[in-house]
Amino acid sequence: MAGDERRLQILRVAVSLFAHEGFRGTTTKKIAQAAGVSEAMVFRHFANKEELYTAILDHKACSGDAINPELMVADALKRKDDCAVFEGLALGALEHHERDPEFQRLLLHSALEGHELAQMFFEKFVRRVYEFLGAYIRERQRDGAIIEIDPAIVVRAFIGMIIHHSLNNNLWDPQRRLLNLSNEGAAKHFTDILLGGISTNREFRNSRKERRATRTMP
Amino acid sequence: MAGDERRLQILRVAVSLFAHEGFRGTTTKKIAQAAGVSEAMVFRHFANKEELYTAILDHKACSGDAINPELMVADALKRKDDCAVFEGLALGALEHHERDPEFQRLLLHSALEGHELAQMFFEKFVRRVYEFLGAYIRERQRDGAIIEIDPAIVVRAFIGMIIHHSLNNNLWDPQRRLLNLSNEGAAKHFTDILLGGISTNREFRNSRKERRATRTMP
DNA sequence: TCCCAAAGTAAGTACTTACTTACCATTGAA
DNA sequence: TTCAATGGTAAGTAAGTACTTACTTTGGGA
Repeated sequence: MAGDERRLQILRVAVSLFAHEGFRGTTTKKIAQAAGVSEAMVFRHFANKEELYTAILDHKACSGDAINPELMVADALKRKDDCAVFEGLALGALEHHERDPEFQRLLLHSALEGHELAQMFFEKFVRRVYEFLGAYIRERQRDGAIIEIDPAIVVRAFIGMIIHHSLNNNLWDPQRRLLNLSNEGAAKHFTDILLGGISTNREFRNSRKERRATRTMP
Repeated sequence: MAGDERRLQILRVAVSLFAHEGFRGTTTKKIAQAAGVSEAMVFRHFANKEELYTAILDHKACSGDAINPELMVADALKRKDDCAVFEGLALGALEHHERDPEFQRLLLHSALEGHELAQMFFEKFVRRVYEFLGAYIRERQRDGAIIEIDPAIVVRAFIGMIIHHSLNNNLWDPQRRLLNLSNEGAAKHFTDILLGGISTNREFRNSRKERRATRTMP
């Protein structure tokens, strides 16, 4: 097997091990066994365990999986369709977490272990979401569409519902005994609750139903 | 030092070590050093590392810290004061997490490591919250005060806001750079958002303001 | 005063861990 | 054919790791 291939293979194998057992719980021996090579091969491709770990985090955070939430709902933002903005963001996050549950585990492990990745992710991703979504909320407040409230509180409440729901599905209740909901359903309901709580428009819920009804009409 | 004292001291020292470094990251040597005794003393009080871990979890889950959320808002439940019910629960949880941040870390570690404590906690505490709060929501739906929606979704959304906020404060952003909010403020705003999103009463927000105004008047 | 159970330890044991060294095998260009 | 680069390994090493053993100290009751 070519060098690059093997490197990537080891990396992929290590991802799931680190995600499930954490940094300390994953031994280089286990990684080598799972990759079907000797331990020495692991250390040929990665100087040490720490480098392997950071390579994984870089790979996860920077490669294809990196999502730009702003782009994901670009046209909804232009149309100022609050419902589509929040629902789109929620659905994007939920689908991402469902498709790649290891990422959430990896992130949690690194946060608990105090690894710099956690802070990096926070700084590069979370902060940006707060800024961009906060700016949109401020804009809609100027429009008179959203009540006066610190936008950061709204962002926290919304992200809270989504992340906590993903965490339930991936970590606490994978059998979905407490709540079994499609991603679309979750995105829709969470958005409804949030917008119902922050919209000035008291007819919000009705207008949404109408919109939905006309939309689904052929 | 008497046996029971020492046992409790080792346990307490181990709590914070396990909370910060996880099960695998905490060595029995470190525990002994932190407690100021020899390693053999640790193994005199606890048969092995695993037993020490479960003793901690029992101690945390079963002893004084165990909260009964139902009792906490008993009178609000009788008065059917939705606002007081949700705000009371939120404040209780937020205060508990602030007072004892190690518990959340311990729980997360054990969930990630797949320890049975996590499932026990889920079964004994989380499930009960869903049942009791879900029942209250259903009751208020029959009263016509809350819109038709699966109560479990409401519970998930609400718990999501609270837990995620605590997690931010304890784990991701202890400096509160993104959002600096008192527990009271957080409980109030999250409750407002939720109730605004699920109440049938469109004057909810106004009626609340009046209530608040009269309440604070001397 | 003596005694003995409980509190406490130093120095192990058997095993695991991250990481290294010295070596083999295939391959493709010179 | 040769030879050097590349992919690969077996067998280490030193520093942990959980846990044990054999021993010493101490304080309060008979």
